[in-house]
Amino acid sequence: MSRPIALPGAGPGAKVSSVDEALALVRARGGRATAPRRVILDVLFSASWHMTAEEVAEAVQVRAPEVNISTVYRNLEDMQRLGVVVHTHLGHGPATYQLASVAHAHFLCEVCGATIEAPDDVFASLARTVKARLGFSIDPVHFAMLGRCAACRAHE
Amino acid sequence: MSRPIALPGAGPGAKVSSVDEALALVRARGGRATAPRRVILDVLFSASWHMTAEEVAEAVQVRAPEVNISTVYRNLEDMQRLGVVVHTHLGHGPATYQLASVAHAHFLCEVCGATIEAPDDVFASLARTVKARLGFSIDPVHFAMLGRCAACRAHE
DNA sequence: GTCGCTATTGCACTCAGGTCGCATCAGCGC
DNA sequence: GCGCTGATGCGACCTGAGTGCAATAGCGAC
Repeated sequence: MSRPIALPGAGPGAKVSSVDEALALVRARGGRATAPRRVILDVLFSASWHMTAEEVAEAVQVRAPEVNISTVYRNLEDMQRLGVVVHTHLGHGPATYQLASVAHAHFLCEVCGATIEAPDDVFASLARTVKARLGFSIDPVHFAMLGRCAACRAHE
Repeated sequence: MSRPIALPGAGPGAKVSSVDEALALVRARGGRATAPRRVILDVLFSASWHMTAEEVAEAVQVRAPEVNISTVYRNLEDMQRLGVVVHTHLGHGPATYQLASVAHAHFLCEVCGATIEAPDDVFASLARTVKARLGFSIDPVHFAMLGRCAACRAHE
């Protein structure tokens, strides 16, 4: 399952705000500041929207055509262990990646596919209820909540 | 994407409580009551827990070895269109299927993998908030909400 | 500056879950 | 019991993701 771990987990709270900071974190953990890693981080930091691993790979190859997709997958996983990025499942289809520092929950319309970013506080009450009643601490960021958007409900 | 539709959607509310009822619904929609269909429905109705498509196929082949896995997939999809079953994503890994009549939301522990069935009412307040603020109507059944269970939180 | 250890990479391959095309089979309305 | 056509079985295929391994290249030590 897991290859020799070059970059031990940093746990939550290791959020960084620039490529150089992320690279410094990588080196502090015994990793190396390689060209592919820098390009991948560049792409992640300049992304204005969630990208699938494939889209990241595509964007990376525009800047550095020699970087392989498996390198992208491996580094995305490394960056996750470091707490720099998180992946999110927006319904079916491939997972998307975003910087941990801007992570937030999503609502996804099952009809039209529209993605709505959830304000941070809408899950607060659910989180309290669930923790009190089930002892369960929710992480609404990892999987989107599906449903129907206002427009699609109006059509029905 | 879609093959010729033999069984047009029945929409929500077409929940049935027996194999024969489901088969009658199939026939009422112009479908045929075939042997594979009956076996698949049998398995679904006798399942006491969520099953992946592969598990359904396995259970089907115990009873009728000649039924192909792609037939299982196709029928699972048909039954969904009819509103007889729903599929649920419990975190990563394959989707699981359950009867629509017993569908409910889930909390899944990211650490130990424990699945907790959500009482129907815990999402009520979130549903109201989201509908009021975003016009979005949530469907908490389709994707499990991830997080950490009480036991795993205690360990940390 | 350069040496050498070893983390990282590129490549080719594998894997799982799921879908599709098509010839054949078999419900079921007549 | 005929025949139309929906359903099935089979195998190929697809997408997203992960792995094994030899070659490459950071970077700490000297």
